[in-house]
Amino acid sequence: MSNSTPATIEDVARIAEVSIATVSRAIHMPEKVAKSTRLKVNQAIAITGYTANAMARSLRLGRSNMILVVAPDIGDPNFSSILAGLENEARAHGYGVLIGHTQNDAQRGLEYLKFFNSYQAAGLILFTGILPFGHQAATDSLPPSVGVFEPVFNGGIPYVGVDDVEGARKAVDLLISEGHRRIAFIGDSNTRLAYRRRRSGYEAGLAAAGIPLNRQLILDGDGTVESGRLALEQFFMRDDLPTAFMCVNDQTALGVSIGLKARGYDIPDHFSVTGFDDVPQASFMTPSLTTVRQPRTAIGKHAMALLLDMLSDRAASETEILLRPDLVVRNSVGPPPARR
Amino acid sequence: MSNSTPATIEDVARIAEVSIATVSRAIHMPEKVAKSTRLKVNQAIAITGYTANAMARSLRLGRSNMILVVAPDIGDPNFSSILAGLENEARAHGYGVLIGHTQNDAQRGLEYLKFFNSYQAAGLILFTGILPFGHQAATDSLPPSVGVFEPVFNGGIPYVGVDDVEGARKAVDLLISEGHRRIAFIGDSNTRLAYRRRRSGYEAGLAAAGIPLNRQLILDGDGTVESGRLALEQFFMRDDLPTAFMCVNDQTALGVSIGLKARGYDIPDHFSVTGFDDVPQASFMTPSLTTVRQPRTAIGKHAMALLLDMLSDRAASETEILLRPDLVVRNSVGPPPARR
DNA sequence: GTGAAAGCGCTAACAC
DNA sequence: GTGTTAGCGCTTTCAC
Repeated sequence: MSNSTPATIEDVARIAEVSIATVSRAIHMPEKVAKSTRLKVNQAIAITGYTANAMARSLRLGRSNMILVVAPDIGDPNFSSILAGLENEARAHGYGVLIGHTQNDAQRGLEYLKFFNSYQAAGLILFTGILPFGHQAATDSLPPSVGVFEPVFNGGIPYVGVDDVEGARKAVDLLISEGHRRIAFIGDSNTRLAYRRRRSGYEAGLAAAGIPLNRQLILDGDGTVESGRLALEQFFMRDDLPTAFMCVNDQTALGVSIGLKARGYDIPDHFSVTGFDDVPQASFMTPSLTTVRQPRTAIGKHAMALLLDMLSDRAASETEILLRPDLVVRNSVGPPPARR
Repeated sequence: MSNSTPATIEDVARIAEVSIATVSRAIHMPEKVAKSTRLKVNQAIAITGYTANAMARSLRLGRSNMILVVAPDIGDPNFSSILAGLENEARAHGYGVLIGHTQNDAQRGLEYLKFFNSYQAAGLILFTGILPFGHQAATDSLPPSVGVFEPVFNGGIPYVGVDDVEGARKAVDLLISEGHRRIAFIGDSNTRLAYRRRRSGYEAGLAAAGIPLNRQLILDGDGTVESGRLALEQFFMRDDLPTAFMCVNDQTALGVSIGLKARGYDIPDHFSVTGFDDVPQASFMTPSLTTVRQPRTAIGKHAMALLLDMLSDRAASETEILLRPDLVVRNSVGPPPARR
């Protein structure tokens, strides 16, 4: 069965007593082959355990069945589930998933382009807000690509992710409904589209409730735990506190929570905190974090499906697929303290 | 530069005014090519932006430069850093990393063998305690493979991981030095080699301190948060409590901590808890978890290096590389309460 | 409905 | 030191 060298199409042809062309046809265009022949071929395939050599096939076809997934940070808590979604969908269609890990190093961009070329990957999944290849690539013709999780900043690349605006909106709305009016937004950013959208949701919620926007309450952040902690410190230095911290993501919320606890405050008695993403760890924080869930596996699945669609150019499809975010209400939000 | 179709070796040859054989040689055995020729070739490569077509190369060579990483669960908090280590090392040697995700589904085993065959992957990294392929594969000849993170149960496959025995030993020793004598071990398992080893370390530590082994204190578990919670419940039902819970991994420790907190106990005032792995979340738990650190990136790096060594059969190398575990002392361990 | 044969891009004999 | 050529396994005309 599984000998030293895998069976080739010739082995199959010999056993089935047909030509290799017929074997190929029996596999890829069964309707063009006589039923009896097809049977013989299938038997021979079963006997030999034949699997087409993907290299030879790709070489001949001029395109491979591998998708390159480029991510700046494999360790991102959001990455793995999305990858799982991508991988499953790809596999189901006979594609393999190759991992490219840029480590947030712009330098490695070109290297990746080469890598991509050498493998003739059929397409690209970009798990990153910006194109990982040098500037020239932006204008240049890019292979079929789809962004996931975060819209791609510098290019008209189709994108699959959660509806950030709506998600953020749900979070502020909850806070407002609990009675908060001084709600901080932590994690503003000029370069990260997803964060900008979340801020839009925040502002929309405020506006809808007739709460005037207070710029003092909006602080920058890059989505790290540290950035949350830092932002919190700024508030305390200013001595101008909100009653709730709406954070751009769970990591930031974690940083804020840690800082708050370190100063002896209780969540949600003294301050309310919300996150975004619902990373696995959110439910285990103390208190467990109220946040917005990203349908990660679904995002991966849809993104890969979209890419695969593009490859078989069944129409260019949508340019942006926004999945519905769900608010996950846990224990980090409560009414504001009556008076401080 | 980057046209619609990538440059081939022929394009380079034409521009350099040499034959394609010379181009190939200039790339792979530069010393066999005249200096002046080499120069011309390199220039032509630069001009065309040529990158060898990996498919064609692999097809010709009969082996690919892709490594298949098989993992039961991409979401394992240990997975991403190990993957990063694997990926970097592979990339550095011109190999790509392909992800295979079994979802803990034994059924998918065969499917993976096929996948593997079709890609003619050069080797396998197994992030799983058991061979993912059907039983027959065990006896059958397997491609060059290396296990990471957890020794492979049913096959003499080289393994790179942390020294579980020593790691566990460090954890018990700490507990003992704090004065604990009734130390539970949570997460025993017959099928998971890593867990068995950790238990050995636990027993060795007890023995060294002259503490008799109490079987009642050893509970099974599969390393999930739930298993930790469950084990804890058993103790409370029996009303036969230890003063410290040494958990087989951080997830289990998390389950135990949650259970303890839910019952109103304080860690480490009432009970001490230790984990194993030092997953990212361990430092953010309340209290932060004392645990044993896995050098994950290093494990990935070494495993890939070992596999690559095997591929270029520079000797079969060691059969097991055990990295040194470090004890990370945080806040979940203290002396046992004087009397309960 | 089936077979013969060309050729995808590359490497490695083998000539010279 | 360099060129010619066979052939890796496959798909796809083009004949029949």
